Amino acid sequence: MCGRYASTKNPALLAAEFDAVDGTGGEAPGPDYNVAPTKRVLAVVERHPRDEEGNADPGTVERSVRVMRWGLVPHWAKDTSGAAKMINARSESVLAKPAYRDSAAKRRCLVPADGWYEWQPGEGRKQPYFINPGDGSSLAMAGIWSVWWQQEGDERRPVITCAVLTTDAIGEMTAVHHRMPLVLPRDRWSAWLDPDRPDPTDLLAPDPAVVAALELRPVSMRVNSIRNNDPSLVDAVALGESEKPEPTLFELS
DNA sequence: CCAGACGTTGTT
DNA sequence: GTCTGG
DNA sequence: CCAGACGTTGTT
DNA sequence: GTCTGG
Repeated sequence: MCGRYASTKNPALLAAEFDAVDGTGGEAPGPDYNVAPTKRVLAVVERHPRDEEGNADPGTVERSVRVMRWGLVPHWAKDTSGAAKMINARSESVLAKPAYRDSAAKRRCLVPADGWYEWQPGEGRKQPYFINPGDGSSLAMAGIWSVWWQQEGDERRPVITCAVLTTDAIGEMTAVHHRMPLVLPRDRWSAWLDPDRPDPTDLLAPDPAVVAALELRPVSMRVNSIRNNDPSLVDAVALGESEKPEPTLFELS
């Protein structure tokens, strides 16, 4: 699954990597080695540009990097208090769940990450791992987003929120956990972001090639506390024999 | 009809 | 907003 | 995801 | 044990 990740690239770098424009307006959060639920994050969306009256132009699309808050708040929510419970959406059910289906059909995004953290349950304390692409590229987690209107006196301010899709862990990832974020290979980015494709069913399966290209390493327990936030959080640490990943631990029988 | 939910993970 | 449960 | 709080009265 | 906050 995905409840914590690292995102340290600035919007300009991400815009280049995702063939998008920087739509953050200088409001982007800085480098973050310990992104946690409800924090501000960067995401990539593709939308039909709107004119001054708010009408979308169906003939063109623009891909941009945006600032969102992690934890989806549906437009009908009374307040934002449920956001922390909605940081993930199961890919198996996202199209059917009332809280997610509109977003899954019409408002998909990519959530770029340097890598994500996973806590391996076991004897004693859980061991955190960092999982990232071996080549330094960003991974693109499949996401959905929503707009919630915050009333401030007479003003209504949009709050953009998002959730990351999860799927069954496959390959090497099963050694650490039985769920993982849905990471999309580059050749599925456009289809995932396509605002005119209401049914993304074909894109919801985990991709073995993407997973095979991931690196996985145990990291310091310091990542547990979000007060810690520095580059060393993603550094490998040595493990005792008894704490090594157990490949069969989560194999389904 | 109205009221209440609307989510995921992990653990037992 | 929309569906489910009573 | 993990960490940290979890409470009231009265007095300053 | 369970909820909230980040």
